[in-house]
Amino acid sequence: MPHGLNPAQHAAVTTLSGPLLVLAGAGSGKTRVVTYRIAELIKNGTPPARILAVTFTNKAAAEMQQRAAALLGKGRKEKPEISTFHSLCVRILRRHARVLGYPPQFSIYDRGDQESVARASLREIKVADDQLRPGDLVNQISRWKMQSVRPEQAASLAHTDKEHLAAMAYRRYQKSLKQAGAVDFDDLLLCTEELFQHFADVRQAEAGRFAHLLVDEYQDTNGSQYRIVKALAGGHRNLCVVGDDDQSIYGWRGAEVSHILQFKQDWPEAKVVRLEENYRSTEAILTLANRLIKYNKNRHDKVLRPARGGGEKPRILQCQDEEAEAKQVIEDIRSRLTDGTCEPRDFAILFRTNEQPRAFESELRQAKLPYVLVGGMSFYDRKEVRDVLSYLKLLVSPSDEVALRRIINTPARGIGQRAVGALIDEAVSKSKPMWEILAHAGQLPTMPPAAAEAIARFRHMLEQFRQRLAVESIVEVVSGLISHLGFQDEIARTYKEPLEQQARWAAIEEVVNMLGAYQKRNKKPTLGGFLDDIALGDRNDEDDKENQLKRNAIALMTLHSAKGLEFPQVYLVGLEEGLLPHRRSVEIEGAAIDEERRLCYVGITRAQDRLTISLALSRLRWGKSKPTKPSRFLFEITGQAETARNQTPKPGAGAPPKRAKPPSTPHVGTRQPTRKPAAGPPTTPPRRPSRG
DNA sequence: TTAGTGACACTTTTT
DNA sequence: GTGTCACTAA
Repeated sequence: MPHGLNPAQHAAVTTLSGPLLVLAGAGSGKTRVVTYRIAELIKNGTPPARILAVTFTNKAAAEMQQRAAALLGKGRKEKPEISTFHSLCVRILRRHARVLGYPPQFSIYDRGDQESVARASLREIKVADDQLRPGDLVNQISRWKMQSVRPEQAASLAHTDKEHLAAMAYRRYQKSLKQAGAVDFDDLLLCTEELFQHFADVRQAEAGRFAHLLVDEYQDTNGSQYRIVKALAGGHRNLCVVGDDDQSIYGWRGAEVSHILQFKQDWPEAKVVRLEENYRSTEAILTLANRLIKYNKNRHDKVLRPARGGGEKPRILQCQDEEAEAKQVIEDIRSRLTDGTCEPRDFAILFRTNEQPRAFESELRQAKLPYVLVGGMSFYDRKEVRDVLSYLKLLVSPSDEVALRRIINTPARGIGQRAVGALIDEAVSKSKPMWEILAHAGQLPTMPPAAAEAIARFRHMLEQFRQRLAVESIVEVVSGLISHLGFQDEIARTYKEPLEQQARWAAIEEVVNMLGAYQKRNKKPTLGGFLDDIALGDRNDEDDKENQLKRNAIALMTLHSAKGLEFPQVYLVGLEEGLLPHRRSVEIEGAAIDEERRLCYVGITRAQDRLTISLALSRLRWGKSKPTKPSRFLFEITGQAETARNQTPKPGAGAPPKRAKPPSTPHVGTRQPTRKPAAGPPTTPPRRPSRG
């Protein structure tokens, strides 16, 4: 038995053929089991390239790759294929895009691109922002796609006014995407599913590449993913899925826990292994976690058994406002660091929403502590980065309309609103991609002559660079393009602050650096490949690893990004009603709250040695301080839920009648940093830590 | 007609 | 803090 696995883990590692369901609780050594299993398969003669492991996030994939490589030794040429669902689908679709009517170099639209298309679609059908916001439309479309609802079917499923509008917009949206030769993230799955469904030969070819399939975080699979897994594993039936229904936190993306609960029905001969021993957290932390998750009704009743007894009792920090919260948390970390028992990388600050880290970041900067903000895609959301990337997208895929519209006049080159309007009108009426209209823009009656010339120059310029791509290296072409466009001057002109200029130009240079790194590590680098990696967040290059994982820094991330990770010292911040649980879930009630509870559970179970929970008594919203209510989860984990229920008046279906409050008293008088609040949970005194 | 400035509202979670 | 809209100067 390898390396001291317990009997359940051993069974999971050595059951090598046929379907296998591993119900793995938090901290039960799941990742270890999975990598050992891959090693075991190879030891038993399976060629590594015949093994496919699918994960949900890039982080999980990267970690699994790393662990597998460490276990198998470096010298191996052949590696098991370990990737996320989405990158797997991209690779499949790039091979077969034509049969679905897409160009092989199709663009992948991210959230920002999706919203652009959504905005344009809504404008076309004359829907105002206050009737249906582009962001909400994107969410609704995503929900439909997760349920494999086609644009034509959406109308019949719509109930509310908003849904009807969304159904109309969905048609336009999908038409625009198709015309732009682009797919969104949901399409990646949907198209793969469709491909397998309609083209049996393709399915067989793709499924036949692998003899073993492994799916991590199976509780998070949505309908499409579920069917793709079935299609891939249906032949050999060597399917191992690993998951935990208590950690299902992607219901809002169409994930269905039923997939993991019904596994035995789909694969009747399946073996089931339960990993219920928790090696990660101390007993004190697990007690809290178990107490919380019990409040969820629809779940497999199970209790994680702690392997590490005792432990420091989790503390609850109650702070005046978000600034005080950040200050106290950082001060706590700082004192831990100076006494020499911990390193920065031992700490994680976990939060619900992406607006929360701001206060913590500024405190960390002031304290001069190293930190990494994980996941906040901020770099790729920078205006200049998106601009540069749009040029690259347009070089690869001329039909990419979102990219074209973004940069047709950036930097300004005399193609104004009127000119663009004329192009769009022509494109719509001829239903041709806008790129094709550019060629004869001068002949359009409503086209201003000056703009027509600018368009001709613009088109010619891009054609030139596209041709250079065939003979020169991608870094050369892109550097040439950036200097030709005069981005540096443009930045100097538009931003006054020298520091800001530097930062913005540095971002553009960083894109070129990343391109260089990509070119270096790939045998046949292409611009399209680079863009795929970026779109999928699949940048597992050395640079990134060194910057992010190896660097000894405090980690800041959302609860969603924290899944699958562990840290000795965890700070779970912002436990307030409206934040965790989030107000959008509070409005829906029911299942949404259960998911928030699981989210909280995931946060708690990330902690190995020490857990600190914090909340602010007031929080800035729209620049004004507003009082907050402690999260219901706090009452639940401290065993005060019943008391709380009696104390909080329940004013029917979600009416916040607190309008009467004068907006003039934002400062709260008394300080009571670590004392029990009127209706709040108690602060628990620290106990002597005892290591397992 | 286009470029530049200022006011405005918007902020769940992710591939 | 950022993208969009409306307004003004060229």
